[in-house]
Amino acid sequence: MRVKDIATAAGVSPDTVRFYTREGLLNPGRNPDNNYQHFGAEDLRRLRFARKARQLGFSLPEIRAILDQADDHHSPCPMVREVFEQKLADVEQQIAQLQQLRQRMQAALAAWRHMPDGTPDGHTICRLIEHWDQPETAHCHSGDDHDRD
Amino acid sequence: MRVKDIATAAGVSPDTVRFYTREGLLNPGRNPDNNYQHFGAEDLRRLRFARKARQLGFSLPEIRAILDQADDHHSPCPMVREVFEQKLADVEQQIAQLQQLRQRMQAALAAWRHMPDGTPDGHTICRLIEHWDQPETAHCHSGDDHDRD
DNA sequence: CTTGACCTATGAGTAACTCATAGGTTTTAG
DNA sequence: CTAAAACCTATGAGTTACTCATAGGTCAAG
Repeated sequence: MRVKDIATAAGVSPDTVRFYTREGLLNPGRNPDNNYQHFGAEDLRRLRFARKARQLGFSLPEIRAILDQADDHHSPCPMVREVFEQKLADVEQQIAQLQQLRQRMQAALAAWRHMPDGTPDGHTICRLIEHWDQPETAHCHSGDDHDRD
Repeated sequence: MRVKDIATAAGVSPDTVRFYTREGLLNPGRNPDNNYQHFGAEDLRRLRFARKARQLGFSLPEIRAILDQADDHHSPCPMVREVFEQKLADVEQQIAQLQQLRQRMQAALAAWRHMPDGTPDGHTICRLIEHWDQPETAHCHSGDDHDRD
């Protein structure tokens, strides 16, 4: 199999195959005549595995770690279980943050319906935004932090 | 005001102030003696504006466009309203996608409770992931696309 | 006069690709 | 047989909004 073949077989773009190869997830052989890469069934299995893991939220470094473990005949499953619970919590956090953003946006949009467009006069830039009061950030770990969101 | 002063006044890091300055959102003067930047009330207004806009989901290029409009004495408000509705739709899409991911993860986690950890045997890498059946992607715009999510 | 806190500019790092450049090779059609 | 299409190679830049690191220069206080 050449790049396009394995890409098609796994449902990804050839660029993705090349990228994963560069990243060390795939180990194709080489044809010395033309320097083309050739992928085998093992590579296809790894690529499909990587795609499934991506859909479950694993990062490429994590996937590489899993693959490396398996290559060393260690079961990656305990690691997978462990990482995964944290990951689910992260996703839920992200959802909560996006929902907060949506609420801010909806509130702003509602308020804007009653507001006229202003002309910039050197004192205001865009009243819609400037006169919008952001809700307090709901975290209270005191300190003069530079809120890195 | 120097960098740290305006940063503190707006609740951001000095690095962010420098970054915004590089990006052309802020236009500080220079002290010819030491080449230090000095920021005025106008810059603080712009910085606070930028932060509010960021909290509403505007990107830096968008914020720069708004600022530029205002600098040219054109009201940015119509543009803001227009961009904003699209943005809300985008956020809702993102939320939906993340919720799908969460559901995938929860389903996987539930299924895994009944599965033993396997040892890699050259045929499987990690059964937890490999034997997980991803749900069909729910879009039907036919074609042999390389699903770029 | 040295220490510490500030300032300068620039470049790299983040995530996971995608796209572009500038070639070289193989297949297919005429 | 040849020319074009379709594939291959490697590498570097672009995406986002910063953050961090490097290597200096400046300034107030002790």
